[in-house]
Amino acid sequence: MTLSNPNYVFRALADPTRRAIFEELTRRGEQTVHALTRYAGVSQPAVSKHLTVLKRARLVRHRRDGRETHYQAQSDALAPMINWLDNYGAFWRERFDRLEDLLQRMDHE
Amino acid sequence: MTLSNPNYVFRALADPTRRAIFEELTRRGEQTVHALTRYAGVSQPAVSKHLTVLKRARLVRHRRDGRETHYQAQSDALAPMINWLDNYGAFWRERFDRLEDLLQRMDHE
DNA sequence: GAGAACCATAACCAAACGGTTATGGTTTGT
DNA sequence: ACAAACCATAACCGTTTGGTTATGGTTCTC
Repeated sequence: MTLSNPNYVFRALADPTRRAIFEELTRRGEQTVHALTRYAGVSQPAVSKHLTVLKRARLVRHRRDGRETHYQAQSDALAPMINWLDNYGAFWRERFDRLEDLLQRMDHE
Repeated sequence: MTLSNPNYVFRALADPTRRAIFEELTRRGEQTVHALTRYAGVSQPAVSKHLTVLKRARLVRHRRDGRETHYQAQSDALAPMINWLDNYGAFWRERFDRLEDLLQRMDHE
């Protein structure tokens, strides 16, 4: 897996419409530009441009099929952001604490 | 802990200079605007404006001391971003895989 | 008390951004 | 073969962004 420039990832996800598109692709899986346009509440060209930005960050992949273009989320492209977050202790500690809690509660059931 | 608007957090960290400032504050701890300016490679007003954006996202706090203003990173303000990332499986899977690897290697030593 | 240091804000500017409408190229359906 | 559907790109536009220099308010230092 080739990591994309972290800057592209951070910038791509800074816009709420783009995050919404990415979330939608993750939730409902692969979708055409048409379907995403209905969802996103902006014009089709706007969606196409957002998809270009997401593509640059490798957060989506596309597959042409006739006149349709199907896009799908590529969530492992979040790696640069996750790696960056790894520098911030609270992150891991919080997660492990929660995990520990969970395991304890499971023991006592 | 009051969570700040996720949008502010994402936008604040979308800029590389701002990320650098935040990283520097995390690494080296509390610092004055002056020190950050020497580090950041842009003018002092530019740094002040970046700090304002980081403040809006609650990623930094400041403390006045005479003519100096000391800023410090508030890394638990990353929570909104981390929560958002929690929706993306690859994240956890990757981490647990790595953890599993580590534990296995520890067993065999 | 004068001058220097530190910082925030104002005023300004070019470039990037997020949106629009217009257009044209493929592909599909009839 | 024509019309419609799907999508990307172009052209355009107002706003935001990230930087600058200029300025002024506090607070130190001498």
